[in-house]
Amino acid sequence: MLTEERHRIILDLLARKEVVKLQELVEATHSSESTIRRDLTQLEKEKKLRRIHGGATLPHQKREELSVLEKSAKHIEEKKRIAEYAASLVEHGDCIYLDAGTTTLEMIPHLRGKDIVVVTNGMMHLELLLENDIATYLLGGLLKKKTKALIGRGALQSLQSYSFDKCFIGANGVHYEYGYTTPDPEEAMVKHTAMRLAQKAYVLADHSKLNESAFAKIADLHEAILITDQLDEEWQELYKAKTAVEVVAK
Amino acid sequence: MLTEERHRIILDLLARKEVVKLQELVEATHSSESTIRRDLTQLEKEKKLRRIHGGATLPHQKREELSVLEKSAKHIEEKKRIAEYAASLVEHGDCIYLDAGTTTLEMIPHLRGKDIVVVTNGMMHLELLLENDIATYLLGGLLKKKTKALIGRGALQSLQSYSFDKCFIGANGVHYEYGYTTPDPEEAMVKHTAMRLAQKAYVLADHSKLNESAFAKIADLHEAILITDQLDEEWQELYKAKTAVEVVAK
DNA sequence: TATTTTTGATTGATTTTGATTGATCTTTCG
DNA sequence: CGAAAGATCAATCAAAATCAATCAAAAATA
Repeated sequence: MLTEERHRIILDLLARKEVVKLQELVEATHSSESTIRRDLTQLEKEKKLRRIHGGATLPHQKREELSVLEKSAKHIEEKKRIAEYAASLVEHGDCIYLDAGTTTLEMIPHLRGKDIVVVTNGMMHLELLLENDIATYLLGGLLKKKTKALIGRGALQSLQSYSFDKCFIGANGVHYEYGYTTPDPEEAMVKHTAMRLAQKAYVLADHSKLNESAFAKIADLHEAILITDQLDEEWQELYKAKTAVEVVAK
Repeated sequence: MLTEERHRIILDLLARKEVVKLQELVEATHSSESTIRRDLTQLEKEKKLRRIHGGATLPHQKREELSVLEKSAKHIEEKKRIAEYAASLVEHGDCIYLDAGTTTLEMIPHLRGKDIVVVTNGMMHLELLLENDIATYLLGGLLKKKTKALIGRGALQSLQSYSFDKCFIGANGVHYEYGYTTPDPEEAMVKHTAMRLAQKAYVLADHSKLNESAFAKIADLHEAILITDQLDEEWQELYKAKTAVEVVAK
């Protein structure tokens, strides 16, 4: 078997399993241990993977990239600031859920290079996630034509089999009394389920969504941490009494 | 053999296999090692391929496009005929599974206007299905970058909750002894599960796939009806003894 | 026929490979 | 906890595979 061929098999297996044992690679490629070791050494030099005792794993993030991104992010609108901050909460090794929606979409470029797994129901997110070399799982279910989000029983069911370190949800309305809301009941159901399955849930909403409410309730305020760009003095107490609020300053 | 001819064979093999050994090329062209080496050197200068120790591979840039696009250009006429016939088997009210793959992709335009529900694991199929106003469910799971198919445990699990009237599967190899095969074991697993969940299973394969076998077995011949464009006399009995075969004439 | 181009065989140099060694890391169990 | 056992490791080496360079024969061309 040719070197190139082996390398492809190794990276392919890695993309799929996150970690591979050296023995598995030996079997998969029908090569000797020595050869695989050499392959791993070389691929590590190329930053394609990271060696660990007994095998290899996907490379971990490179912090430098963030500084570059920050610069380009200076004059962007509120959503991008929120998205960037939200992305900074994602840590090495996290498994996160990304809700369909434009704000969460903005998070993706900032996730590049992080060694994470993303589960999403947003079709629009897919392309971008793959471009940024992020291991991506997609929910099943009925594809909603207008928003290209996956919803319904099928989506809920695929969702149940995961559990997340963090989840990031978009909402059309955030109200101190009615909680987080969105126009579509089925989407609301998916969002709520994702929140329940996550250790930490974040709702991303710019200030125009505050004190608004849409038709279908996603969850109560206290069920998620709210990330927004601006919260007027007069409301601070009201919201902070119910949940943690992160305000992303300019 | 003419130089041009050899070059065509080399690039042809490359497009199909991504990586070829020098020895394979020697056999395929009945030329000497030296000649093939010279060919490779020249083709590399023309950026048509990249030489590696022991053979050659596709240049990095072209690899992604080729993985799906060029492959689809092969036997396109045959595939279309097969696809059109397969689509004609779909009846009003059916719930069908469409496997990821270029042949099944061709079925979609012919499904327009039929009142059906489609479940698929092919990301490429989505856009086209929606354009043709077909109710579409998508499997969950890990998105395989190269073929844009959903695979893995997540895909299998979403699959289990459906049942189909018919399913249409693509295969890279069809062999009277080894059955239906495909290069990726995880994809094979998804294909097989879909077949089991369907009342009637069809495998779509143009004649270039016959008597070939790939790494991972999908199913035995008898587990699905084979639809192809050409089956030589000499093989007819062998195949027809094992399963129903539909040959789509020109 | 003479000239140029292409081919296949041969050479020694280079690269890759698998086995082996003793060193280092993990796990197990007293 | 700490020592022994078991894995895994990097380094090394000889065998095997592959390579580039060369040259004469064969084929194509003038």
